[in-house]
Amino acid sequence: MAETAANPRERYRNQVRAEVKQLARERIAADGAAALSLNAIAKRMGMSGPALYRYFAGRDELITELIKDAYRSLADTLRDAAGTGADPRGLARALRAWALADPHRYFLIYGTPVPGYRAPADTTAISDEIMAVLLETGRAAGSPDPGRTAMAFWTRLHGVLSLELAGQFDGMDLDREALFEAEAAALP
Amino acid sequence: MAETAANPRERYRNQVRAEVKQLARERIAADGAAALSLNAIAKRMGMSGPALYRYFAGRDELITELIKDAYRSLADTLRDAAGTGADPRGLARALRAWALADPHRYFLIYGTPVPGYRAPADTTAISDEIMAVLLETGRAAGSPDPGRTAMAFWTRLHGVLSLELAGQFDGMDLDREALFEAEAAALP
DNA sequence: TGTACATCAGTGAACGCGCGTTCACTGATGTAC
DNA sequence: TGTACATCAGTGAACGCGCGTTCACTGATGTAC
Repeated sequence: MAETAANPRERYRNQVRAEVKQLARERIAADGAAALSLNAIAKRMGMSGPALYRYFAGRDELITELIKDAYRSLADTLRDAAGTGADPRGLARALRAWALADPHRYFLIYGTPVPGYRAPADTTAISDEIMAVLLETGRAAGSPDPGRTAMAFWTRLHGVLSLELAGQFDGMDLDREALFEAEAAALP
Repeated sequence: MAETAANPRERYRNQVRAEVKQLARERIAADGAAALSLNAIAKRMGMSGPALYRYFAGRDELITELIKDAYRSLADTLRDAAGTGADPRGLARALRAWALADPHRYFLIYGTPVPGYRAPADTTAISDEIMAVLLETGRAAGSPDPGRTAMAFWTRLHGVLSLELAGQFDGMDLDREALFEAEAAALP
């Protein structure tokens, strides 16, 4: 969020961009990423559709921005947790809290690929960063094989979390937090 | 596939329904479930759009059919594997083969929920059936806690598989099959 | 401090698109006598 | 075996919708002298 606005115009620009993204997040939370529409967002801001083209090159650029923001936010969350000396279980809790706070943001990163949409290259760097945090945390916790710990962290916790967020546990008599904790505790 | 057609008309009806579903699967494989369109399918069959309303009440019914078929197919696959005496690792291999054969079919069941779409009640019965097979297989393999084994089977293998199918491993130097096998071998 | 000019936000009309769905109708197919 | 009738598949026109995006234009805002 490096938005040190030089001139007032740029400051305003950044404000509007932020507002558009906020409304986009809300719309995605309501109807999913596939249903995201520039026109609908404009209408909700009391503007005409074409106005948004001053702020985003098009629909795809907006989605790309949201994905990058989500990645950035997750990476920061995990790095912060690691910074306070958390072990893998602590990181796992941070991950779950982040995901529950906004399930659609989680699916924006790890969900079913959006048809016809190609993820930007920038995200690769951030996902590498996330991997590095997992590796370092595994190493610090004395794991005999930090690489395996990191991969298991990723795949197993994504497994429980994504099923929970998708509502697959919905009619089941099941303690979701306990299930997640059990998986976090069983990491190699 | 109980399609013992009484009269010729019903036989024809079933054929057309099957063809529509086949084309729908192809379109989903190409562009994802959100992009499924009755008109597009009709065009590809050389018919007008409204014609399909003789066979399906609407778009939602078609999607529902596809989801039920997918569930049915997965349940049969796992039950067949269990029937040949497979242990959880064997079941895991059957699951992966089934998912790799048609990734979008897998996401139809376990992917990000389709916006505004509610899964039909029938699927609950089939997912219970799948759970029962997992439980029984865990029990037969001498698991001390079959319930935990079944849940770990579901969540962990979904974790690796869905990330693989979504292309999250794409730029990584990684043996996917070995990773999956390691998870299957580590089941409690 | 005041004016002239460049910059930029936002509008409204327009284009072409594809969607789901309803409806009145034609023509072929199967059925009953 | 032949005819009369009911059933059903498929058509084409139509409705209303919202989408992404381009374009020429107006009016406000900031900047340079």
